[in-house]
Amino acid sequence: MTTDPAPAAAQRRRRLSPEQRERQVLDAAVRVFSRSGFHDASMDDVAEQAGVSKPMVYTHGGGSKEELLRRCIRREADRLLVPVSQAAGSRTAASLPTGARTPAAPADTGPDAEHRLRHGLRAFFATLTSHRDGWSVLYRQARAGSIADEVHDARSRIVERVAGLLADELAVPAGADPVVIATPVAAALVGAAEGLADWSAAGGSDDPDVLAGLLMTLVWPGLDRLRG
Amino acid sequence: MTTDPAPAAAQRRRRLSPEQRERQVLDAAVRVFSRSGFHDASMDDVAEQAGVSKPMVYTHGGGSKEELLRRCIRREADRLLVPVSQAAGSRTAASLPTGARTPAAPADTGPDAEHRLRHGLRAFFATLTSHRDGWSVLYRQARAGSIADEVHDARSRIVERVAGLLADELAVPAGADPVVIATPVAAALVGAAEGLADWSAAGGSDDPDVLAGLLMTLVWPGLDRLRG
Amino acid sequence: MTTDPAPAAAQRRRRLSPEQRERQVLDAAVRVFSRSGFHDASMDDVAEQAGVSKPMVYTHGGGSKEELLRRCIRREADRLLVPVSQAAGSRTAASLPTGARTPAAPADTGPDAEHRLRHGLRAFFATLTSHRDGWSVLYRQARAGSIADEVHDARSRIVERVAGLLADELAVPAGADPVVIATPVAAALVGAAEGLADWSAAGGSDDPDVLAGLLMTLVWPGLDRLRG
Amino acid sequence: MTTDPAPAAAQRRRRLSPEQRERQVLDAAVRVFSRSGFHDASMDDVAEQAGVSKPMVYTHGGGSKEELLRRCIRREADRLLVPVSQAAGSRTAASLPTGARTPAAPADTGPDAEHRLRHGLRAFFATLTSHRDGWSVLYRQARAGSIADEVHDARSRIVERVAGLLADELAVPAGADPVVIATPVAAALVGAAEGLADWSAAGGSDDPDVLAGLLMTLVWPGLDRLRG
DNA sequence: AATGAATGAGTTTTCATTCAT
DNA sequence: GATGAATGAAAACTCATTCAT
Repeated sequence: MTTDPAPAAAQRRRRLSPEQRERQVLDAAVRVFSRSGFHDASMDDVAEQAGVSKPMVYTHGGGSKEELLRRCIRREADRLLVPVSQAAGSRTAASLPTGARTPAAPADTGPDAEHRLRHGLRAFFATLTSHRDGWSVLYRQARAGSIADEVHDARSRIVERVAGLLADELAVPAGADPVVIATPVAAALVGAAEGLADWSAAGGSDDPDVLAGLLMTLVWPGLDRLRG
Repeated sequence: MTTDPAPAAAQRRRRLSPEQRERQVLDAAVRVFSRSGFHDASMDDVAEQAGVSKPMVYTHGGGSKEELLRRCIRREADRLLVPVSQAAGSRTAASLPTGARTPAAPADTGPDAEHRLRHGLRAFFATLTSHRDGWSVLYRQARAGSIADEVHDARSRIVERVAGLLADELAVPAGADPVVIATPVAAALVGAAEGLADWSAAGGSDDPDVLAGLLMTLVWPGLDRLRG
Repeated sequence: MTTDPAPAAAQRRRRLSPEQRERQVLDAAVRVFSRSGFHDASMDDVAEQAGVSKPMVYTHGGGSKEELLRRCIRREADRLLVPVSQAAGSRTAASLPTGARTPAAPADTGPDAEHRLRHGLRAFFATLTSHRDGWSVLYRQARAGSIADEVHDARSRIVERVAGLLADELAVPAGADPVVIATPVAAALVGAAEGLADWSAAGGSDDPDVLAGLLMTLVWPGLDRLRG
Repeated sequence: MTTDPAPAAAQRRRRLSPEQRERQVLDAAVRVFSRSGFHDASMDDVAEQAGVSKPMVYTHGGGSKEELLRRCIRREADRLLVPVSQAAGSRTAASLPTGARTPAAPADTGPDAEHRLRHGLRAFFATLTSHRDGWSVLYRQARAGSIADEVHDARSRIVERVAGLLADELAVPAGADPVVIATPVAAALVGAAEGLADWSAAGGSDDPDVLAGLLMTLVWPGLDRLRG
């Protein structure tokens, strides 16, 4: 019966190459981890999602749950790095199509740099929105569940409050709800603050004046322009 | 013996008011959760950290581990909201000292708004850096452990890469390492992108063009000014 | 009442005599134990049912949960013994009131003995049905809950099967459902078998022939008469 | 070593079929439950008794302690039902050997019916005495422990008292202790009363007159015959 | 005498992980 | 190579019991 004469049936669980298996397992793991979070996800879940048995997950997933997550994180982080790197490489390539670049012009010609940044961000966001699961594994423990909701709500409250403050300042088209317009700006602002807090925790300055100054330098000109 | 002259010693196993106990338990929980993450932290750990027995943690912590975390999240989020709210209220109060404000002047006079934002951010960062544990519970599942490290590393790589790109553009004082200077800017930038991604996932637009456009509007003027 | 100057207020939680307290606690315990079973009932439940604090339950209930149950069992068993004892005493008392008993007459005069037994059984059942909680504590661990239900169902199946067999034999009034009539007889029969099994386990014979013979001797004449 | 010549030793941790495992687990559970009662028995106890690990008990025992007990109850109740059912089927089969049965004779011919009942009871008791554990799970929560003893004692007192009453009435061979002879009869009588009380609680009449009447109808003729 | 507060000890249940086939 | 079966270890949660007031 192992020598099943019916090939279709025999191939139902065909032997895959190690690379294919690993990809299969990692894909399943990213999915499961992003839905349930690392701890609430069980190796059984991963195995089922991958359509293989649990020992397979161990064989092709690094041998332990932690290592499996580690590999997921690495792979997804690399994925997010691609657009950034391309933006880097594009300095001469991708941005050139726009027009004839004079070699004489310095690398940081105004419009060129702006285009490059915009282009890079666009690619970054495109990757993000098309790989929500992977992003989730990197930036959130779980996207669902009562705890994830609670965290999300808490953060939302902060963003909303900031949006409320900004709304009073921004110039909005007549008829538009200023809060609605201010919300993404607030989300970006709060996110930037979190990013700086991470930097601070990782060894950067922890002087509130310095941190606030840095953030102001980055965003104030833009915000100022958004005001009437 | 009841009139013990050394109250501190006598009170080793003292009966506390429910409010005190709840604070004691929440403080311990925030600490433990921020170090080990929700799942790796055990109720025993929380009890030990609080210096009470496990049933106390259940009695004063909401009756379940999830509810305990929920209360931590709420309390810490409220703490972070304080500086933001004060920034709001300060429009007339805190910012007035700056000078004589003519009632005729609009509320969003340029320098005033800038000062207010800077002031709010400063307070926000001050709270953040002085309550790292609370911030951690809200924004990171764990600050330590091999997984937290892996996530941190993955993010760092992204920030570093972005910093590398920015470094080529920024004007830095002679002798300074441009990458070092660009790093916090990159951290803020990446954080802002994450914030927008959250907004996108929560119902905002998921068009990369829109997202990139929003972020550019916010940060490009500032970045442009940072360039020579 | 203990010379309290403010009787009404003081009596809200008045100090009861130890005997009253004990009765209060035992009453509550019997109730709680009969509803939830010994283990599923908590001392908190007993305290709440009794309207006192938990330490009171310990003070007046014997000092431990087991001892409390033991006291419940004893009290309720004594209660069930009363009708039996009265039946015994009634040989000369309750059944004789009619007239002077001649010493010559044997104690086991036919109709007299029958009346006495019927009288005793009636009193026994009267006590049983009016003290279901107490009976429950003695004969069932719990009267409710999914497990009690399961046990009850299992027993019912046996009784029903026996009733089915008996129904084929009994003579019933025209139009009556023989199974309905046979059911209480079956219940008594199965109960008698259980009683003998208990006796057997407690040291009586365990020869099935002997056990069956004993039961046949007791019930066959009656059953035979119930057949046409 | 895979070709171990001593299979018994080699199979110490053998893989069993699910059916075998389930039986193994249920057997152990019935045993443990019958000794310690449901609540005092721990899943560890069951696992140890079965010689397997606790997860096995969960895998093959229904997934929860309650479900495990439920399965025990069902299995043991089915076991007890077998002799009853056989008694039913034996109407023509098992009782035939006795003699030449004329088809013309009605199914409920006196001696035949009596033989059938006796036969059924004998089988019932045989099952009971050879499966004390199973019977215990069904009819007693625990067979040992201080509480089980207390309940047993309380019931015994009632049976003894009844036996004392009966002893005065029964005709016994010279030299025999009437109480000893009356005890199993009393046990059956009290058991029958309990059975009727169950029937009463399950929806039957709760009129003591009716209950006493039913029981008298069943047992009085037999008792009467036991008297001189 | 009476109680609210506190705890030690134990139990059910779940998984990551590994053999034997 | 692949799997079903099996387990060791841990963690949430409860409760009988006892102080300190």
